Amino acid sequence: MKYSNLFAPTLREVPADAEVPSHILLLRAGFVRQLASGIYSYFPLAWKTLTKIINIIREEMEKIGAQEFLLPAIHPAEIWKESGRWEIMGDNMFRLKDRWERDMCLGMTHEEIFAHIASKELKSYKELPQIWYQIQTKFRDEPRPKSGLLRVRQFIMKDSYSFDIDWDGLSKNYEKHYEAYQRIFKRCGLKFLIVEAHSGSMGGSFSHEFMVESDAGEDLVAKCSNCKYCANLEKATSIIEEIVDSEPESDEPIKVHTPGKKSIAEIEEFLKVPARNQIKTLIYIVESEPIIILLRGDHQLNEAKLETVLKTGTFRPATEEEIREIMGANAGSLGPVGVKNIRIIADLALKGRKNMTTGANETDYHIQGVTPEKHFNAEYYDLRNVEEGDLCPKCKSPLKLVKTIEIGHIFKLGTKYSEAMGAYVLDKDGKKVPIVMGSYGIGVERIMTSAIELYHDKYGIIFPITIAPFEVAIVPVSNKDEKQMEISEELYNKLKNMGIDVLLDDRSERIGVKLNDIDLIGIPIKIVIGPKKIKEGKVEVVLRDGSERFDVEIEDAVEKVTFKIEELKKKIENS
RNA sequence: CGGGACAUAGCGCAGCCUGGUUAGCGCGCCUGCCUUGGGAGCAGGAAGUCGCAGGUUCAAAUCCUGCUGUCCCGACCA
Repeated sequence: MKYSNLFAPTLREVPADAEVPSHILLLRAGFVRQLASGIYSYFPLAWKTLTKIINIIREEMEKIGAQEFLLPAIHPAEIWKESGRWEIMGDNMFRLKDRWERDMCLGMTHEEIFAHIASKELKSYKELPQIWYQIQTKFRDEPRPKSGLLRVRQFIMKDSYSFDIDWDGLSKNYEKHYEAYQRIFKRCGLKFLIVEAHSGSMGGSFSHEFMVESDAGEDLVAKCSNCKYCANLEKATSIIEEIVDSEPESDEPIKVHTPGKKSIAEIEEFLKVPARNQIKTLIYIVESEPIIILLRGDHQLNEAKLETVLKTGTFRPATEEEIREIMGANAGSLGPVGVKNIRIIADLALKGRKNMTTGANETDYHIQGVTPEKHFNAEYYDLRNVEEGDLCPKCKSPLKLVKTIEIGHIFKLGTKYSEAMGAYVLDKDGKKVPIVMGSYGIGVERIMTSAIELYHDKYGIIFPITIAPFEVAIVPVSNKDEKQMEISEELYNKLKNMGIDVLLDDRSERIGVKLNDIDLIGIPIKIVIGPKKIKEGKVEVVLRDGSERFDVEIEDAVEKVTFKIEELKKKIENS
């Protein structure tokens, strides 16, 4: 490709709407433009990079025996009603009607459709296992698109689905994806974490996320400073320092007047009771029934864990009025003691504690000397958020919390969708059994975006060579100089004939403009063709990451550059 | 959905508070000259229904109301 023939509208200034580095650079480097909130047009450079990523994904999927499909992006409502997700997906689903007023939607994911196909086409265990995948556009009406391409409403996803006769088979296919995903992200040049994850509205029992550590990320991951333990905050557990409580002054709780003191912090100050010696009482409404949730005063409720415990995602904090009606006291004076006919669940950190302080269920009163399991009964579960500095559940070293971007997620679904969609096969004994499914997703744009977040400097993007829009840029100092252009063209043709993705910057721009654009775009290798070096019979080779800059004899240039490309690729393979 | 901010030429911004003739600046763009080792210089030029709709006023980019769009924080989110 010659630059004179390339549409890459680079910007000198930082667009006002962009904040995170990848968003700024994607706009500045002429990769993308926004059409509407969370909806982007991909210009040629972006599409070149995305295509390279897609090719890597495709190669690795083929290696595990996956077969590529392309399914519709527009779906009839019925199929989503069968699985129950027509309701569950709520406002996140783009919905429309056809000319006959039939409900339709844009595909957010394809468990339903693939399970539907399986239900129609798969008859026997002999046809299993299968891995089916596609690389296709997904639509999700996010409540808050943000950070450029990091959270969008339309994006490309590689989604695959495995179909097995039993859970053993599923485990094998899960493992295959686990390995393939590692190879994919590695080949794309990313540094990533694999974390235990919460499976949310996908259902299923078991999942891992592939995460890139980045300040632009939205997920928090608890990461052990010593061992390999790594889990999404939604799922992470930890060991906390044991607390030795003093004995209460009396057998029964003592009521104290706490006028106007509502928060944990206010009580801490007023009664001189540390937050860790208080019980935080939350009232939630679960499918219209109230529930009491108890946590240590300084702990935070983790709603993902709550969802797992409640086995439903339909819950919300009670309103102030509801609280008064249910508890007979204002929020801020609530407690579990004396409560009847309401389910009480408590975080494990409260188990075995004594002499604690909590609300008296009488506005402006608290009670002290409360001992769980003596003064109230509760079901105990892990309900709290892990905090920085908590101890690793595996090795007891301190945990760190890091922000991450989710680039891939793999799920063991089990039979949820096959049962809902009627995907059964006959087993060896001629018995009808539901197919055991897994589902596996990769956010294609997020690979590109994460790479930019990971690798950039004040000049622009520093792409890993495997996903850079071009591998090499040839930059003559002046396109008016015949000698320079002759050498440039020859190098260009030779490299191109070798199958190397090379860009010749033949524009009538000054050298500074050209180099700045090439750096902004993130091309890993530059060959600068200038009069000074030509006199010595040489050209200059510069690596974008700043690691190397050297001169080569003109006749050796092709060999040296191809060697360098291989070296850069190997470095990524072996990282 | 709650909170905050912004909307003036392709991009970045000033002007608005305190209303007043042809709405400015930098970059970019076009023409010519010149120049080419890290975003040159000179000369000339084009380009804006001031987000939209109402209202106040002799007069609105400027004041008021409503709407729309975009961004940020939070909630939410496979």
